[in-house]
Amino acid sequence: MNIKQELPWDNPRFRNWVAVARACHVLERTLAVKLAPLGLKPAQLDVLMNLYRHPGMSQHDLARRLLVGRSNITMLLPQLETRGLLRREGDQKDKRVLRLTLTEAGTELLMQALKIHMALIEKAMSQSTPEQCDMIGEQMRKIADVLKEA
Amino acid sequence: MNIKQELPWDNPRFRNWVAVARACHVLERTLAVKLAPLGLKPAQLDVLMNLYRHPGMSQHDLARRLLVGRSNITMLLPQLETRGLLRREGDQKDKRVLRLTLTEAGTELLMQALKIHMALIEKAMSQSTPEQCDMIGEQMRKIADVLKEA
DNA sequence: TGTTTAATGTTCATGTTTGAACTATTATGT
DNA sequence: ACATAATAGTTCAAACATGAACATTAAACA
Repeated sequence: MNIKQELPWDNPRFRNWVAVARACHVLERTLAVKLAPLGLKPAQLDVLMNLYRHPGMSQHDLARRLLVGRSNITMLLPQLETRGLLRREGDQKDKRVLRLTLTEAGTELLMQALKIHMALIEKAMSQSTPEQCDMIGEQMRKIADVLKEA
Repeated sequence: MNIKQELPWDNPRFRNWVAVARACHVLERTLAVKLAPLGLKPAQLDVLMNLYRHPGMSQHDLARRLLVGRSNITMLLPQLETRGLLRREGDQKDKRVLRLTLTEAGTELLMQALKIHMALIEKAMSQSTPEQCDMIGEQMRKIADVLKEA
């Protein structure tokens, strides 16, 4: 089968992507730890961030943005709603959809969480020059695009 | 509180890191789908890959490499051992540790999985020039290093 | 209109991940 | 040697994610 010849670890693309995945993983874990004092998990922060930027989103839209199943959202939201961080209100025109918006408290907590998140990312990305940083972002957006069609 | 002034989304580092996280997430999900026919999940592939490169690893070492708890490994391995993909053998000198090695079947399956994984990564990273690709890998390794000390 | 198809959100069963307690073994320090 | 610490792996319960089946509502179209 001549396995050795094509070992992925000899391939720069492979090795470099492994590094990307690793960095993501480490940052995610670190974020989880730093966010714990706020009683927030990374997944919940993602929800708050998306609602802040797109108020009135439906649960379905949110699920698609988070690359996650709809049922996941259903299970995730009650915790946040009970804590008074967001509101779910039925759409007038389409009685199937629930529109999501942050409350004052939700926005407030988000801002605290963002400080933490931002500090972490600063620490991580300050390793790169602004040009490198932009290039990385650009390539990554291309990757996400190209894979979504796969 | 003057929130608007420092919104993270205006910060290139933030936006670019979000793109990194997104690309990782998309690739991981895609990999899970493409790996399904082999009856493998990404986490299991990670195990096989690490055992291939570091035969005789202990479970603890494996856990640290995968950035995961030890109990996770304990739960993960029996599935793979039962399928005959790896062996767990007690260390002679230290009776606490179990040494892990791939079987023939495990190596065989790994090679099939790697073809799939490799193809995906090729597709993703072929968006970048070799120089860009290497630069990305280099920055990401720096990030992982800097965060592990945090 | 009435029927069929699609979309939204929920439920539920299943599988995964996690961290804290636990056992067994080895290292350290007196 | 003995007591104490630390380490490797396991167990278990709780948290979490997932996808299929379902109910309700809307859209397509005959």
